[in-house]
Amino acid sequence: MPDKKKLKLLTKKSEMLKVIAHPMRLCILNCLMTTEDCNVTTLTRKMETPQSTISQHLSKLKSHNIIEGTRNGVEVQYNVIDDDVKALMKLLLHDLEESPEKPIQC
Amino acid sequence: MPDKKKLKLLTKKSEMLKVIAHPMRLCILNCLMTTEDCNVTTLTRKMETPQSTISQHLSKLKSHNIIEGTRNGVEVQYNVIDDDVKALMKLLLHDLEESPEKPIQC
DNA sequence: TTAATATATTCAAATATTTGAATATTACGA
DNA sequence: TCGTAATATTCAAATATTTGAATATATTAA
Repeated sequence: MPDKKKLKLLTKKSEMLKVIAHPMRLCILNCLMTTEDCNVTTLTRKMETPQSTISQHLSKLKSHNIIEGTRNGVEVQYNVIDDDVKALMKLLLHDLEESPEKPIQC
Repeated sequence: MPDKKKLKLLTKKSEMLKVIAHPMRLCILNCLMTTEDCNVTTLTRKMETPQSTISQHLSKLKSHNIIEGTRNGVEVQYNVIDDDVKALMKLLLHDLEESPEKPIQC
């Protein structure tokens, strides 16, 4: 594998890590992975954070193809679509897992 | 698990991710995990990067208890000691693995 | 079309990160 | 002790990130 390609891969992976390396974004990802029907309003309420802040974090995750939003009427439902991120979240936050009735809040 | 604790855990994990989320630091971690006797000079030569830059990245990794240095005379040998990081690197860079004779360069 | 709700974007200030040059420290052999 | 190689630290400039306020856009119901 030539060096250029290695550097490119390392850069790509480090960018992905940088994107998820934020407590609020980890929380969002965790919410998306552990609870059904997570839309912006749900997240805003759960995380007690201004809507614009949540939307900007979602936008960052989306622009890096880590999550995907599907509109359902007025609401947009987000899902994690990056397999690396999914695996990584399971690895990192296994001690955070909870029953569906008691969703994560932060 | 109370929210305060969750936030603390998310913050801790996100800080760890932020520390490793840099192409040079990923490269350093990969070198440390795949080649024997990696010291600062080796890394400086392999990565064709100023020594102070390498040292600063090592320092950041060390101050977050991700790596550990053991002095051997004038040289300092570094090793990855954080289990999360080890698992994460294996997950992320499995496609970068090489034979020991052909060490990573970037 | 208009109102209301949900979501996205823009902007600017505050804050944090990254980098290399210069310099300091540490260890050891002569 | 002195010189030298290896490593660490300090500093400042350039660059990037984060945040909330304000505003814009999109969807649907009336």
